Amino acid sequence: MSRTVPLMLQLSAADPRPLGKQITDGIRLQIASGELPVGSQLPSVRGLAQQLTINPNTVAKAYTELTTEGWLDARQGLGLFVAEPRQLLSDAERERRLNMAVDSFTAEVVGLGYPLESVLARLETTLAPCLKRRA
Amino acid sequence: MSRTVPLMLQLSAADPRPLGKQITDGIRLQIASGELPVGSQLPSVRGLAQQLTINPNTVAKAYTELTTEGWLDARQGLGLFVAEPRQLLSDAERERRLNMAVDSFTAEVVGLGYPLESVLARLETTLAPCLKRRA
DNA sequence: GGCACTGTACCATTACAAATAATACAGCAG
DNA sequence: CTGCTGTATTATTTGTAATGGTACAGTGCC
Repeated sequence: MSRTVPLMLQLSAADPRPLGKQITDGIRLQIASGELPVGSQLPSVRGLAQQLTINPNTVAKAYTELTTEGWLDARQGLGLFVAEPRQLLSDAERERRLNMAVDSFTAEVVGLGYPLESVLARLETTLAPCLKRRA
Repeated sequence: MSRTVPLMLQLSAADPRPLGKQITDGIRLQIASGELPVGSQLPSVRGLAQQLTINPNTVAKAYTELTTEGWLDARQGLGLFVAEPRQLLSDAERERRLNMAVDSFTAEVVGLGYPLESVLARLETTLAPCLKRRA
């Protein structure tokens, strides 16, 4: 069990997102898409920090958040593992997050001049492969 | 010409976005949806600052950004006016922004447990009224 | 011209979040 | 015990957002 996957993940200084968010978003996406199978072990806090040449504390915070969201199981002394699919957020919180994401996306995309169908099609292409896994 | 619209806009401390972004996003949305017609005049820098009880510099920066993006025409001594639809961004830049918005949205929504159709439907409902105006 | 309004440009200060740095502690395997 | 794991704490640095204050330039009106 618990194959240790190398975890392909690279940070970009051009990316406006802070390092911690780049990490959580990246790993969350890989888990949701199935690229990181359930039970597989992630690099250690210090290991990933060295791999990305960033501070271990930044990695630890990202891992903690993913654990809180239910994506990872952390076992002290052993490591971090991809958790079974589950949903730790309340319905209200899930609804709130969806609304915020929709509003934010709308604000970004409005004024780029793309027709509605084009935007929806693009979104579907990107989103579909990431929703294979059920919470 | 240039009816002076009162500009319904309220800031929220609960909103994680900084004040400047709340302003630019809000106005951009109202222009794109046609709620603010072309040629209408916006509140002055100091006027809107007083209305929102924030610093004039914050409003000025937001207005400057909207002017740079082509949403507003600023005429010194006169005021700020909703500009004719136009596109100041290069195709590459528009493409880049769309991709970033799609990726960001995907990262937010993945793991909330909503089915694809549900997400797309919700997005269409919010997005459609805001794309009436062609750039 | 004088005045009151407009947008614009600085600069200094405060507030806050992100990231770094350095420790320290607790659990597991050999 | 030794060396790895996650976790927690504190202090420091950095960058951005927002504020406060001042100054300058263009426009319309009296």
